Amino acid sequence: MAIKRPASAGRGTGASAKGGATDGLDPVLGVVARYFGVLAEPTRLKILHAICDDEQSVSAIVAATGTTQSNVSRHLSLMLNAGIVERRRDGCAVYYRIADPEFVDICRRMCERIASRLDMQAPLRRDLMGFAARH
Amino acid sequence: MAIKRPASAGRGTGASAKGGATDGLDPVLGVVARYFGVLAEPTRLKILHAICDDEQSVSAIVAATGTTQSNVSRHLSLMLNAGIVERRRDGCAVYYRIADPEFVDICRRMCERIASRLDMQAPLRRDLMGFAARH
DNA sequence: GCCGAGCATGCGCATATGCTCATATTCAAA
DNA sequence: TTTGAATATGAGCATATGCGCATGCTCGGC
Repeated sequence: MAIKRPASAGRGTGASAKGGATDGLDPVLGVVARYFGVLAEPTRLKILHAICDDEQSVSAIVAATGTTQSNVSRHLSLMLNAGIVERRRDGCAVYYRIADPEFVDICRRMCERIASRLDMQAPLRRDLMGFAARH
Repeated sequence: MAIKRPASAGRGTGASAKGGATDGLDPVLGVVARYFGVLAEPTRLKILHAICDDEQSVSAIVAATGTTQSNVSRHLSLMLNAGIVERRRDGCAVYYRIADPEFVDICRRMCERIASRLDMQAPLRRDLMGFAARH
């Protein structure tokens, strides 16, 4: 993914789509797509899930997600760059927290929407609704 | 991406995360991630943008997006499978439309959120807000 | 039945992305 | 300062994914 820090994002003058209304749409969609891309990884969602109530240290997140510390740090850096999480240092531990609840809310809505499209008795549906309700 | 048609999604018994509360979270996050993945492509967002007002034929979408017909068809198939768009055949033309406005709304909210994080004078911000307002 | 327009799909390539291993860096305690 | 714990990062690998090309399929008109 790799999202440039918010502030600008290089509005290239190229690629304005042969046919469509040539507003500055392409760069916009590119940025939006990259943000969706950040949410398009199970591990990252798991990390967000782990820190969406309170901030957590990296090691706590590692324990919660069951993946490598290396991996967790990488995903956290990426989300930090995207401005989705924030960082706080305490001693030699580093705590991460959600930077913007809206992103969690978008996840919640996505869950609800997917759940509503599943068969009522599908087991996944229950899990999705439970997940959505918790956030 | 490739999302299984809604109805079930194979709730594997494996991989329950070493540490965390072992609810059926992993399959849930996997599914949610895949849906976000569908929205994580500029071309697909462009297609959604093209059909979010009225249904459009494939060739119209090709013209609007400025990409290959092959490419458009592929993305449309993917989104059809994900249940994000719907298909209607009229003669030898095929029309696609948004299946669930909620997905467009999620895009809109993402746009707004990203725009709000950009500097007020960043040109991208204007485009994002404009894009969000139109949906 | 034949043909052309419109759409879908198999194949191969180039790139992007996530994961793991090993190592560097940062901080606190001794 | 030295040491060890906690976190971050570089390198390499395996896979996933988007794109273009060529081809197959479907439908209406002739």
